[in-house]
Amino acid sequence: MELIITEKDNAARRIADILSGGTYDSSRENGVNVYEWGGKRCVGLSGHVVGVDFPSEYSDWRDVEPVELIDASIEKTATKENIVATLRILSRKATRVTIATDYDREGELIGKEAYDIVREVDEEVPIRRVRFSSITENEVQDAFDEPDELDFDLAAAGEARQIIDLVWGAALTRFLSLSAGQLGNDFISVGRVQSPTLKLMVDREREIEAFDPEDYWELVADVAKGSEAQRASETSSGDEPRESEAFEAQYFYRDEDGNEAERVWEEAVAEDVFETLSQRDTATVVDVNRRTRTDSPPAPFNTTQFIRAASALGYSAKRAMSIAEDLYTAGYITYPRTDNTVYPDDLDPEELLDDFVGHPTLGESAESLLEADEIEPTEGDEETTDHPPIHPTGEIPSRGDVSDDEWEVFELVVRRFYATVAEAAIWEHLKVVAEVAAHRLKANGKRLDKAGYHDVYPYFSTTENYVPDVSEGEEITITDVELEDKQTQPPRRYGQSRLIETMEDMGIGTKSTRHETIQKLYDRGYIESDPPRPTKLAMAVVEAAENYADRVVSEDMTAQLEQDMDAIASGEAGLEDVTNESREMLEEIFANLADSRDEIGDHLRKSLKDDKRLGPCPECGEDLLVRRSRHGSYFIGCDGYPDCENTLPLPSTGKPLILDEECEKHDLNEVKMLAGRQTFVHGCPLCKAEDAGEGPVLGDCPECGDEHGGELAVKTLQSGSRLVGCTRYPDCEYSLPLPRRGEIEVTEEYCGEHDLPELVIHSGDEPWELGCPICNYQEFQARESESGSDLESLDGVGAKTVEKLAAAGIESLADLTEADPDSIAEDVDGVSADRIRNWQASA
DNA sequence: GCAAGGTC
Repeated sequence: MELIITEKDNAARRIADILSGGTYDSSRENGVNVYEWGGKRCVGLSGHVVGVDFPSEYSDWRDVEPVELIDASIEKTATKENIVATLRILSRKATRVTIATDYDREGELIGKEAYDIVREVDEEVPIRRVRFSSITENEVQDAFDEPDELDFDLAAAGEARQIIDLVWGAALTRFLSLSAGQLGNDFISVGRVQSPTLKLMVDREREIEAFDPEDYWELVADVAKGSEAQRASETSSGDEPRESEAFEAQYFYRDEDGNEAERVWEEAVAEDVFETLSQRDTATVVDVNRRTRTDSPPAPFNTTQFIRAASALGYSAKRAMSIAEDLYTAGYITYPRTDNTVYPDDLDPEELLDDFVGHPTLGESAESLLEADEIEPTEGDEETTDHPPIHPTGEIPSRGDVSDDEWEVFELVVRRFYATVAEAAIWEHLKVVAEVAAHRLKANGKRLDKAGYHDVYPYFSTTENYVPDVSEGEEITITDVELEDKQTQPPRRYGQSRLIETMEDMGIGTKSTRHETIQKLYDRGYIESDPPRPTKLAMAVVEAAENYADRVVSEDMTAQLEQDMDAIASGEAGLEDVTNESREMLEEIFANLADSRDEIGDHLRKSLKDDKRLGPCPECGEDLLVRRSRHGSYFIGCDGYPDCENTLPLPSTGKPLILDEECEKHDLNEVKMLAGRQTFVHGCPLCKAEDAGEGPVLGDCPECGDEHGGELAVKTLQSGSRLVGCTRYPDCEYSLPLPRRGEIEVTEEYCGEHDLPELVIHSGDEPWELGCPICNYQEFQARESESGSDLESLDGVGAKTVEKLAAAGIESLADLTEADPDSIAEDVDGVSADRIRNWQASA
């Protein structure tokens, strides 16, 4: 019996399909799929199935000096026990083992991990390695016809990375966390990839903070083809130029270097030009320049460019990848984690286009592309051997099979493929320069002469700018001149997709981890909001690292590691040489760090507090801070506690973000509650608390009105949330929900059934007729029970997760909020306690 | 409870 091991289940199934000619049987062992046919079995791993870690005696952070981790031994332990167990069982029955993991460095290491597991069970069985750059009939057959050996040097290169990352990451993370007394969930992390990424944002933030805006002026003129006299005779109305003849021109001059400049830095100069231009009615065209520009279609999608395109549609990096992974698992698109931007030889574009012919929305473009004489796909710069660029498989979901978001992303992938086989677009550019009393105006026109790939890929802007056909020497009319006073702007913060592109340029992280690294920085409290902004804690961590461990915040560490790994892979260096040298460098860092521990800790602690500070406590003058209760909910408490017990509530929805805006009355920063789509600005918590109280009475309380005379009133709670509640609260707890935002209007219309006035909510453009609050609530409940579990309202929770939660006894939001996050996380596979806490906060 | 890298 031959055992074939692949990197993932999906690959195992496809290889089984190819090698067996579609005749394989599948079964499950320990929850792992095994594909079997004619004397062969094929099983897929799930990436790494073992991981590196320190022995358990190092696991208590307080018992171990971080520096000791540098020379601590490192163990490999199974991280996917069921797969490791299955592999052992299957190996016992194997007479030959073939390793068919991905064709890249990490794939070689994963193969080596499988090799070690097999060898533990059987020292003799022959183990071979096959390599193929895509899972297609030809490639796979060829690879199995000419098997090779495992490349132990290449695997060792990967192991060196694991060791160096663990030792540096763990030792420095523990050092910072211990110095600031941040243990448990709120530790302070550092790493080879996350820290340089964070430094990018911190450096940008420093530039923004240090930015000193400068005043400048720009002059823009409304002009039109034709002189005043001509226009008068041509236009029927006489006053306005014909719309198609009008265009905009901008004042420019030549700077010292001879370059065109639009910004005027002195007000007096700008006003002088303005005066002159305003007094003139015409300008003379002195230069007309036409050129055509070829706008080539884009290269095939790699992960980074896919994320960038999806982010232009409004998807976060994380969301885009999560959708792509679902589409991949369902078989609609190829593997979404790839650096490759060159389609493999075996991809037949015409065949793939054929799959879309006749489709109601995607068909027309495919048909038009197939009319071309020759189809030659574009290519990017990077060609790798593990996976093809992201493209559709030819399998098309029905609209009902996927969510709207999934369809939108699927269509993006399909249309990107279309674009890569489409023709270039042609732009016609027209630049006109006109002169007015020694001053110059210019207009840049552009027209899309041939749409080319834009016809099938409508995601890029094709906005044209009209400039009429004028010739040199022609007089044009100036209809209006404007002097605009402006200020230079600070550099903009990186958006998520821009960050990922920059990480790729710097060579840090991988296609699979870059978006996760950004998410990690959010989870660690280093960045908040979107586009991400570094916290004070992040500034302090980067500063400490710059002062004592510069390497860990520099891309150089990765660059050096890459070189070392190449040396190991080629046999020039040994794993020990590289890891020992790295350990020595870290020893040196710790030698310098030792004396500064308290100083670093103080700075980190102070920064942590700065991130939570709202302003002075009105009762004692100490700082009011955002705090978290034992149950996980947020509130505002005084730093003077327990001497000062002043607190203010916060809404129960979302995670608070402290804004730069300050309340003038209380000198407190305003608060925004981050809760995905339900994010809202709460404002000054003290104002909210002061506004709390009872509003208009609506009518009798249905619960206790008859017996005790209770009445329903609109109430605003201290947390800022509103409801319709009984005036006899807390004796009567009857209440109905109201929306958080908008002005509530109590109308004269009454509900016949409940004898309550109908309500209208004024927020945004359209007033929302909420109607009778009881009817409204009943309808809401009916909708909820119809649409299944209310758990699906949580961010990132789909049917699968609901099922898993239900199995653990969590059937509704109410169950979830009462549950203990840690124990659910243990019961439910793939759901972390942090994620549950986030859900609880937003529930 | 540390990292980064696979994969889900």
